[in-house]
Amino acid sequence: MSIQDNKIEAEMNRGFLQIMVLLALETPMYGYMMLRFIEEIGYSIEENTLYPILRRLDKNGWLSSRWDVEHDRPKKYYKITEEGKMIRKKLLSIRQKQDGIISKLLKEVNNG
Amino acid sequence: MSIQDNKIEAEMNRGFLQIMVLLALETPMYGYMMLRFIEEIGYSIEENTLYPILRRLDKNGWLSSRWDVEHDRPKKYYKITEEGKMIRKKLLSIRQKQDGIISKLLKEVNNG
DNA sequence: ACAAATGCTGTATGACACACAGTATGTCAA
DNA sequence: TTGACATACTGTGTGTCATACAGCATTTGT
Repeated sequence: MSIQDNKIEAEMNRGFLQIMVLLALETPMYGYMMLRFIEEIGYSIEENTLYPILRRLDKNGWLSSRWDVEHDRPKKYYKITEEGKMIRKKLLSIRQKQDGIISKLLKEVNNG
Repeated sequence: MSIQDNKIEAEMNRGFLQIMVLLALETPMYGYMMLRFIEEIGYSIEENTLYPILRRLDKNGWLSSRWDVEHDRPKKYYKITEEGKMIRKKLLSIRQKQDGIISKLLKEVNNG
């Protein structure tokens, strides 16, 4: 992957990553677990990228977190909050609206 | 629209706006014309937002531009370049992949 | 015993959406 | 005829977020 590609992907990830995290955390997970989960469902995200998002969404009140210190190494479990669900809904509706615009424009490009 | 909503929309716009502009400029347009065009097809974008995008994509070589000084006030017409079309394709494919992830996760949320 | 995987934290950096300020012409109604 | 509003741009902030980079500690596999 070229540097340019990387930059483009980073830009395209904005907004999307939040939606993905907010959807995934319907089931409680800790960071490292999520990384593997995301790979499983066919996407890919860096440790560098995921941890700051979790912290930020937690700080926003869109996620709640608790430390599990009873098994193994300490793990920080996150799950979506009610506020997070409202935000998720909003984000999804914006995304849907955008998809509508894209398909409208795409039709014109293909028929032009 | 609250300040919070505004911030969220701005974030969701990232990546999307480039796609929209690159699709719209299959037909040459100048900035102000595009603003009205975008409203027509059901989206909304600020002058503040569109002009810098056009400049940036132009600078990247994804758009080409020429001044029309023959009619009325000077207008800067933009259209997509071949490189722009390649980028557009890439952006669309990333977007599509993301949409796939979202619908996969959404299914689990709704069935859970 | 040593590498690799696991599981996190904190701080820096760069790109982009958007804000704000500015410039100038054209149109239309009071 | 003047003043508001639409048209049509430019230039330079600012804040947020994805990602980079550095660090720390435990566990597992060989």
